[in-house]
Amino acid sequence: MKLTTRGRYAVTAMLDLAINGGSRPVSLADISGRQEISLSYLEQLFAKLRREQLVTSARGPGGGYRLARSGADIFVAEIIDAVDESVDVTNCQGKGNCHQGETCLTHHLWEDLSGQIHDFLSQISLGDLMDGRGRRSSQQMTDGILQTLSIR
Amino acid sequence: MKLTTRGRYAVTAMLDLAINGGSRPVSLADISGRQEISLSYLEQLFAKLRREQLVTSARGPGGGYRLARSGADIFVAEIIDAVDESVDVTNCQGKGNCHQGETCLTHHLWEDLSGQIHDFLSQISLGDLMDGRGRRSSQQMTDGILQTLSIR
DNA sequence: CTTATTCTTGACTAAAATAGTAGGGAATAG
DNA sequence: CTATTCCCTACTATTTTAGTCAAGAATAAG
Repeated sequence: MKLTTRGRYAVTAMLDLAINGGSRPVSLADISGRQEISLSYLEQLFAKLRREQLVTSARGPGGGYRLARSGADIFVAEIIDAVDESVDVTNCQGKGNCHQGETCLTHHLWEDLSGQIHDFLSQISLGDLMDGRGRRSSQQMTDGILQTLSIR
Repeated sequence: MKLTTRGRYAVTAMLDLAINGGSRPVSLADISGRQEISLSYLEQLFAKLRREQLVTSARGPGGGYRLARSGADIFVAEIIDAVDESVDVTNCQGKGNCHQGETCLTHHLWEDLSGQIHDFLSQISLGDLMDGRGRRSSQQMTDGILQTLSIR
């Protein structure tokens, strides 16, 4: 998992879609206007989101995008994974330069952290963000993290 | 806090220093050789690490760098903060485009996550990594995260 | 004192990733 | 039909990261 501003754009756009998309689809032009993200850039992002089946599209006038599922069922981690297409090849794995162990030690650190972040973002849905719950649902979050940690 | 490969280089180099630096300083040339990081690049990184007082230096033959404190007392988050000099200005803060609340919602999400990562890395010292404890000290890590979460 | 070693500093270059642009299509509601 | 909107590919600009180069200052050791 890679965490860049592109992922932020995508989550913001999806959240806009979750909020403003009732029965009718939302056009990228609308999202572009509200969120101040370049239209063409949004098009690129949504091409990926559609490929990962997070949104569905409708062409023509009145067309646009809809969430493919309920906002309560779309998680931030999915969105980021969809647009960042991370391969996350660490130096250590590709090359065989772990001869003394040091490189591998840090390698594990990054792997663990990566997992940690992924778990965290896998527990927050668009629905949570809409309710403002993404903010401080301490207990729920904590429980989840506890669980993922303890099964290691 | 920003998390890039530069931070990884820095942590790896510092860990090398922790492992190979006994009584005598370790030269960057040595670290460069062992970890396959460009010498000049290391120089740039260590300039920052020195400014942040994570290492001390000694010039001349037999010179090099030492950890400024015990490895048990230098935490991964400090190292990354030292080299990445993150300002982390989110779009939302600088501009006043949070008019509808959406942007701010995601803004908080990133802030929370950022804090989460920082807390995680603030609990892992070079000493932990040397002992291989960075790997799976589930209980300790969990406790720490629990604590930081519950005081929110 | 001389010399090789090593840090110290600043400016520059190369490569990669990110962000944004342009333009031509295809579907479709009205 | 026609305007709207998605769809797709290729290109460009900007920023960040990684790495290079070169000159200089301190100092341990012979």
